[in-house]
Amino acid sequence: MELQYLDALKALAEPHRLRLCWLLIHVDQKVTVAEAMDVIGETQYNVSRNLKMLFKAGLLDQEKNGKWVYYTLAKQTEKHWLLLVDSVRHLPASQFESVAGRCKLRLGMRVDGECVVGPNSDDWIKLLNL
Amino acid sequence: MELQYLDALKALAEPHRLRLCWLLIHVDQKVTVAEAMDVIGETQYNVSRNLKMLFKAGLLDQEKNGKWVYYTLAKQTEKHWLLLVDSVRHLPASQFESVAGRCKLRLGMRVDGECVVGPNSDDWIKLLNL
DNA sequence: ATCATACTTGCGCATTTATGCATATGTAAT
DNA sequence: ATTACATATGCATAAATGCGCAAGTATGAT
Repeated sequence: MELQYLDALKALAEPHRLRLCWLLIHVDQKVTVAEAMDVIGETQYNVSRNLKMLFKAGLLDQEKNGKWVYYTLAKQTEKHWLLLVDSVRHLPASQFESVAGRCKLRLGMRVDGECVVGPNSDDWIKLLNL
Repeated sequence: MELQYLDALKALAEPHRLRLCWLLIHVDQKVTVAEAMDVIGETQYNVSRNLKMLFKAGLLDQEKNGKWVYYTLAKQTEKHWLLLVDSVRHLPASQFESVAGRCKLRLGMRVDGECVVGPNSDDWIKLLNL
């Protein structure tokens, strides 16, 4: 009975994961665990676990590249999935203001579009405190 | 942080409640606890509790009428809510086939559009076994 | 080979959630 | 008033969930 869809709802029903999914939807780009961690400001294992849950639920795609793991928004084809993702997309951005800004900042640290600096780096902390 | 929306996701993330919500969306009519109970085939207290949760989550409206309590699909105005409800609406009907049929049957027992027979009645059992 | 780094995962604990049972509330009929 | 009936709810229990910690895997650099 639409087990995967139920998993997606369950995954989204948790504030941290909803934030993560919102982020992936709005950034429209691949994002590493380290980057998500810096942007969201949570522990590594939680970000890792939550991203993985969103992936297993069919909301994100996963792509491993060396020691980095990139997550992107999964492309949906079925209507109810598209609508579900759209629903999250249209959440009032006000709730996530800082998230979008911080993400832009963090992605600015990339080189040739790839993530090259790990989580909680000094460079990131400095960038944050400007 | 969008607490109500999170409640809605949580409410929908449970199979019985997802079924109930799907029912209310597709029947496009007010439905009593007794009717929902007969249609879904669960215990009274669970149907009562689950409908109430969907109501508290902002997905359903409640209207008490004598000893009957009617629930209807709540009218949404915000985009992310509309999309969320639409997502449930577009779930493959195949999953819920029997539900729709049974509901039509059960609503056929109404008089002047009002529910007049309680849960698990002999009449309902007979109607089911035709 | 060794080490640092990005990410993952098993375990234990605290909290939440679903469910059955029994009982309570509220309303209508007699 | 008493009874019948539709719905709600407190309580106990079992299962699921979130999270911190510590240890694990895997990859790249030296």
